[in-house]
Amino acid sequence: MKMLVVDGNSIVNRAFYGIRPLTNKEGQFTHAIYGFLTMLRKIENEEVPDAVAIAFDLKAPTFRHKAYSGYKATRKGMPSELACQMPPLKELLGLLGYTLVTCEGYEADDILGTFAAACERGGDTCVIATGDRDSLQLVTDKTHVRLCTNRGDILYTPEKIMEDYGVTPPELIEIKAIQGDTSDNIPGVAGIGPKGAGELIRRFHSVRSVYDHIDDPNIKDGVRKKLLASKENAFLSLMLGEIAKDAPIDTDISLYTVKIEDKAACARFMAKLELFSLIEKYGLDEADSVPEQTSSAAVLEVSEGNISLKKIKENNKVYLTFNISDNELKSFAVMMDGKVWLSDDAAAFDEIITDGSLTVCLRDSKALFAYADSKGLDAACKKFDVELAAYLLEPSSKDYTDANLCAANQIELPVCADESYAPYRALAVYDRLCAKLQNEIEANGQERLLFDIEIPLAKVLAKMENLGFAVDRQGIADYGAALSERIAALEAEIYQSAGSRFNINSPKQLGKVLFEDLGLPVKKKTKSGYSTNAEVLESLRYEHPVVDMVLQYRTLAKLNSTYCEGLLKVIGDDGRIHSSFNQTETRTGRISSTEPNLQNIPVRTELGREMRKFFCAREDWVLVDADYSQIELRVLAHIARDENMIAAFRNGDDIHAITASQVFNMPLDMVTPAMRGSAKAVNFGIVYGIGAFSLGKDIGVSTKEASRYIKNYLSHYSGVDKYMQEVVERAKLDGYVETLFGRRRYLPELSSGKHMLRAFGERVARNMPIQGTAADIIKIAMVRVDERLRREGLRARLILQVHDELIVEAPEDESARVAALLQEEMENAVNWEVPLTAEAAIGRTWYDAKG
DNA sequence: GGTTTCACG
DNA sequence: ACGTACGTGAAACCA
Repeated sequence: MKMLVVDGNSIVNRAFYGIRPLTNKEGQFTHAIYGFLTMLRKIENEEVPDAVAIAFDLKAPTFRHKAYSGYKATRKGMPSELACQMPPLKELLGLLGYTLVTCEGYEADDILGTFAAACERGGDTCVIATGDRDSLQLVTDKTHVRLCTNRGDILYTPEKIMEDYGVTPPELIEIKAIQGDTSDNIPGVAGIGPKGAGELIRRFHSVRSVYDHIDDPNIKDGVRKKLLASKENAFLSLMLGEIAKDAPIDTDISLYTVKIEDKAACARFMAKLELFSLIEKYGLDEADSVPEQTSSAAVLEVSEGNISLKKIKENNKVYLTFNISDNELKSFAVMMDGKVWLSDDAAAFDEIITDGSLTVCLRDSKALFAYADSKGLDAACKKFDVELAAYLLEPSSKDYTDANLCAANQIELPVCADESYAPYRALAVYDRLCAKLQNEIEANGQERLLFDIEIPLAKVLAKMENLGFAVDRQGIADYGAALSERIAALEAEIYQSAGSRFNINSPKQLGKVLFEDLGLPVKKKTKSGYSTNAEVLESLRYEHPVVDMVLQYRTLAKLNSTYCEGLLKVIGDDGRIHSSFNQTETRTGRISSTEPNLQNIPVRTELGREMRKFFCAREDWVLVDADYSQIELRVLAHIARDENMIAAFRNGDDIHAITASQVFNMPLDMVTPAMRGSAKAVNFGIVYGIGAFSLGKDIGVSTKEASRYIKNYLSHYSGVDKYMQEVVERAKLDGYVETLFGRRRYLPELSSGKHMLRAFGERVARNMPIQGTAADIIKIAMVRVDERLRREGLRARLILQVHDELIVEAPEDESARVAALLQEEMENAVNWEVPLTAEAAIGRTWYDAKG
């Protein structure tokens, strides 16, 4: 039999410090719980034990079996963010069928030791999972220690211990007795560290023997003196360092088999913690995750057939679920009087959604708008979209499905007898879900964001998706063929130059060739080996001719695979590309584009920019492209109320040049293009939350020099300086940051004990209100542009947004008017002291229409 | 499925 | 002492 014994406290610590903070809606931290279970599952999958025991320390004060009152006196209590996760973690482990073991007067270590000894006696094998090296002394042929580290797990056998330490496992106790351990309050021998202690034990094998041979000439005088001075402590430490094997616990392996008794209870508990991915990983049914049915357990009632439009209209409000695919209605359901009515009557559906006096509560407004658009209908009903509402309430979530939303909001789903009705279970409680979400939206002051920005935007996005972007299929194919030829030639040259054939697309193989076979200097490493990114290769260009070829190969291969091959795969039958615009994906409020991503079509290099010649308007139409100039800096000037920056924008100054004159402390006409470039980088850095190291690297100056620039910058733009400090302080108090329009982002990272994470949270706190407000603004502009095109009877339509850029496809004769309209709506989306400026251009292709 | 790289704002 | 700017998505490799 094989037993797994887990050092609970040690693993939960690893999880807590190794994973970025997570909370559920109630603010309960959950990352340590999540991390613990993830690690535990991984260990179990690899070890496949027959039984599992999880050992925990009892709460302090702990009186150890050894009579030494100072023991562990220095160990700090766990932070409250971790302590609050312990009770739910233990409860969940119990639900999952694990047996937790604690023992009065003994620590978790001693429990591990006791199990190991018991397994040894019973002829069983034992694996100890821990993050501490203390347990390594327990290793034998039958007891292995799985040391869990940030870089992966290491399995310790006696051989591995010998390899790493050069001693047997019991000798580790002897080493520790000499070197001491401050975190465990083991004094050791003052002045001798791990190196000295290791040497002594490798030679003499025990503390006893070291003192027996204290006059041995191999012991240096200085060391001998230290040994003699701390002799008493050395023997005391020996006793303290040894793990007990006699804790009074039940070690019968058969008591520790693992079986989940109540799957539903587990799922519910995980749902409460909002650890939905665990529900899936443990194979628990998502349907189990709704709160326990009360005695008055609601049963889903479903009626198929005709629904009463009259009754719906009397109610003025309807809760709706639909199944639309490829803009065709498959079925829909409405909820009335706690009962679900199923139908496939498209005429009735159309009547509901086009009724401007009805309020419809639904999920996925965009799909509804797309359906209406494709049918030439106006989906005029008022809408409350649970997905968009939930996104505004918590933009960091990954999943806004009905089941998840109900679970997270503690709303019980009715049971349903027929599986085919499962998609409608949530609809039966939509009244409660919508009311709850609407209340929260109101409490957050996010009504305008939801009803005037996101929901109207869904309509614009739906139309953009339906319409798509025309492309020149043959042009892309020809360009791809030309690239393929050059790629093949380069490939041959690379093999020639490197002297071997390998897969250039494999960073692993490329790294081996460059840094081992060719012996080029290693500049940077990644988790799994040598870094071969463009920055590294750029610095090696003059070291070997193959480097430059690899850089070129990468550029061409990327263009060919991602853009030529990738785009050809997604051209519709109408010769147009219909990207999906996701409205609930980003944590800042931007939209994202997928299948394909049309927001990262190359532009920065001439070769890549060629791609844009294949994005075109239909015959006799043109593209009108307008983009904001420095919208994020203008947003910063406004929200920081920085007078100098506001004045610069009001004057129409070149903001990067002005910044350069400030940062470098010289008159404007002395600013060189290089200085302007550096100042531009500083402006970017400020928006991103700034670090002197990265800024320095970006513009090629020392960290010290870069921090001087930042200091100069902030002393000139004192409003920005003040804002940057205040926004972080506010975020720490509130737990979130928000845009000018009330879009929020919660930042649990700010209460992390890890410096790196906290620093990340602080940068996000500085950046999100800027990036997010800019996103709000262009969304407003999109809604207004769409509305005006329609109102003015123009045929032109929006087809793409790229964060600060809008593209409209327009008939030739509308183009001038559309350009003016676009610019006007973009510039007037807000009316601030800081002017917003947008520039529009017209062309047959995207390449021609952009600047 | 995770990692690396690179395309965009 | 450590790693280093914000926000995305896709393709390729590899375990």
